[in-house]
Amino acid sequence: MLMSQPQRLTRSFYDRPALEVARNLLGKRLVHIDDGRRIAGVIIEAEAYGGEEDLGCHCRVGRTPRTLVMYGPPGHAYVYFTYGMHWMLNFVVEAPDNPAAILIRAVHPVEGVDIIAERRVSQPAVHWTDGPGKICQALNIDKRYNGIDLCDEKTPLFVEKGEAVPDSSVTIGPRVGLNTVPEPWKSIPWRFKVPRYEVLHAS
DNA sequence: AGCACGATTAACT
DNA sequence: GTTAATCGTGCTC
Repeated sequence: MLMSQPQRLTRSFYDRPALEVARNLLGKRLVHIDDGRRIAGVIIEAEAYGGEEDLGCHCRVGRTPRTLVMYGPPGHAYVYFTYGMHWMLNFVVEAPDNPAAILIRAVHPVEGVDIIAERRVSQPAVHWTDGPGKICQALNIDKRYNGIDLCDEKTPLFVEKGEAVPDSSVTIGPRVGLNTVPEPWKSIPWRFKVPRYEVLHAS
């Protein structure tokens, strides 16, 4: 019997320019082994942040306790808290001392859907994981995972290989929510999205 | 110690 | 379209 190939993405995937990683995360599978249960979704929206010159990035203030993980090696999680109630999941990319990260903004649920439904009760299925805070609620991701290594086979949070998404299915535009950020950072097209993924993949 | 604000969400009118 | 919820972070005093 053939051994199954490892599916977890390795460090070299994250050790590339932020825009390249953000684009190539589309179609990959975000997985959380949550209390032994696989909760997973296909990544369908991601945004790149990086460089102290990027005034939309938290690292614009330099090294602080919060931003330090972005100055570390690629392939680690950067999880932060905002608006007093929401967790945001990012992946650190590029070389150490070159602060950059990818915000995961939306996924399409594929595993543990019953558990996702419980955690997103009172919301319709189309809104279960269509925002960065919603993903962390649905997949039960919080500060426990800030700084963890996504490439270590022992960690319960990681990204797996998936089906490639063609350029014809991808839209590129400005990042969301940077209302008070000056130009050009407010409008720079560092957001990558697969519109209508669930329609394209309807069975 | 106090302050203003935020890579959002859900529930409003 | 508007707005409340709610608190960690980084800055000023």
